[in-house]
Amino acid sequence: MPELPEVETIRRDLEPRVVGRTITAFRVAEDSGKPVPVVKRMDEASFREAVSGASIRFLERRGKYLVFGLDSGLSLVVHLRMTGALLYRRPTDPPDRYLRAVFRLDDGHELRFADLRKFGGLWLVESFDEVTSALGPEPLGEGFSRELLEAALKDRKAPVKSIILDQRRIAGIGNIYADEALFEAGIDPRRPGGDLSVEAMLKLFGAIGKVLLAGVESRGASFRDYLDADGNTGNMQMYVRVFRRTGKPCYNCGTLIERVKVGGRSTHFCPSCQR
DNA sequence: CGTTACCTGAAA
DNA sequence: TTTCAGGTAACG
Repeated sequence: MPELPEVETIRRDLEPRVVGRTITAFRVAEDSGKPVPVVKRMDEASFREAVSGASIRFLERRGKYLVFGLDSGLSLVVHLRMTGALLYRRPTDPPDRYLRAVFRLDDGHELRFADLRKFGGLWLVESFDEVTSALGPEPLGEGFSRELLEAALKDRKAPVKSIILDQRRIAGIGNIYADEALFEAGIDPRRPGGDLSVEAMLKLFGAIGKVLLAGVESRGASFRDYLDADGNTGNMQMYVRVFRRTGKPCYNCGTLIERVKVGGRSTHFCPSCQR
């Protein structure tokens, strides 16, 4: 569910609360008697052993991943996939549905990992790039440029939307912000990347930054499941221009927003404004 | 490259 | 009953 703005919102909220804290315990929830396979690439007992007693030195984001840097030198990496949430709670707070794992902290709080669809995961690795090495540059960082976007699109026949969704090209764009950026840039999501003019690519470059920043400022988009670290919804769903607005009039021209499949993903666009 | 699988629940 | 879902890995 969460894309770059949603994950960044969680990171910003959690950072001042967890940096300097020590993880005192870890447990995996049981689902009809069986532990949920939320810990990746490592058995659960080793994971519990290694995180227990570790202090959190920093909390960073890479694409849609959260990275907790531990004083042991290890990195705890979290991906929320479609329906994951990382909730900052007290043990006495009401239970959260779909709880998969809990980290207890030395100040009495706990971090609860809840995930309806069980796609999310936790990794404990020597270096976080063991998990994130295939990711492209951060679209809001120094490493992303107009030239880099042009290189990603040049000579490609894949739809431009599929290219900007490819995490190996740019890290952090998901279905909401891809549709919103393409609307902002006035580009039909189905157009082959290689067909875009230099001008269109420049527009898209600006639009990606604009919609991601708007998402962060709005604390993310809650269309269905997304909740921040306090269990609250974001606000970006109130400001989207095309995403899930199928059959509603375009705010620019009044033409009805259409939905098509692009690269297997639902895609929303204005057939008149986007060419 | 596009399609399918992973999993659960809400909406059509 | 069927379709759809803020993602990605593994297919062919």
